[in-house]
Amino acid sequence: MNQFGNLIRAKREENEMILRHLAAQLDIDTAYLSKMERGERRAKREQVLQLIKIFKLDHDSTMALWLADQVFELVSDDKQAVQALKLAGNELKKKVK
Amino acid sequence: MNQFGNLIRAKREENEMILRHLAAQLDIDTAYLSKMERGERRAKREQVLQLIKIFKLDHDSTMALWLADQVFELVSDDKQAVQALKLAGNELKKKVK
DNA sequence: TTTACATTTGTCATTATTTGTCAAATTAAG
DNA sequence: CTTAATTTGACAAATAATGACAAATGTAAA
Repeated sequence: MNQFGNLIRAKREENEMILRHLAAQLDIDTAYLSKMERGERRAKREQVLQLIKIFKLDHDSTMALWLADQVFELVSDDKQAVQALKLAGNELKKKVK
Repeated sequence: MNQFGNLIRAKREENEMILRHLAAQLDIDTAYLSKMERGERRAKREQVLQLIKIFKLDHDSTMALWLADQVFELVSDDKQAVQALKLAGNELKKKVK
């Protein structure tokens, strides 16, 4: 879980940035970024886009990671989680048709 | 989309109930139930349980349907929807281990 | 068409959740 | 020890969801 936050933290450390500096770039509080990285708070779509730019991440796979975290959070407490994902996937297929 | 609402509407009509009566059983507004059936409003978990009892539905598959609607709503606007479901599914597998 | 009832729609206030800030506490490095 | 980085918890502001209500629309019988 919290794959997106983990990625951001990894990238930030890789670039030897401190929370305060990255937070400034995103125009948010240091504490908030800390929480985002640890999955205690959710990043907004706009912030995800900023982070993709800053760290030159792959747009699609990063967005997918971020979305996946939200899906996981939504279903993970439910016994029917797996089945629900399956059903939702089926609906998606119908949509494109 | 809105598989849960469709199911409830189908079951209600099958039993020849009017919105007002079913709404009364659920202790909610008629207009609200109408919206629920058409997917404009989300049913609460507790209401889902009530509906399962009232119509003698299968617990697991009905809950899954209800959850799936929420998942679908969360991801359906995104290009990365399919990939996100896949990733979330992978995370779920890790969880049980 | 008129009546009577079922359903839908739109609006609005209330409530709940999310977002973000701040100060204080904790952790880590020098 | 001292300093800077990070985390934590409490809180306010912003945003979204919930639910009630009245009005509008649909439907079917008389």
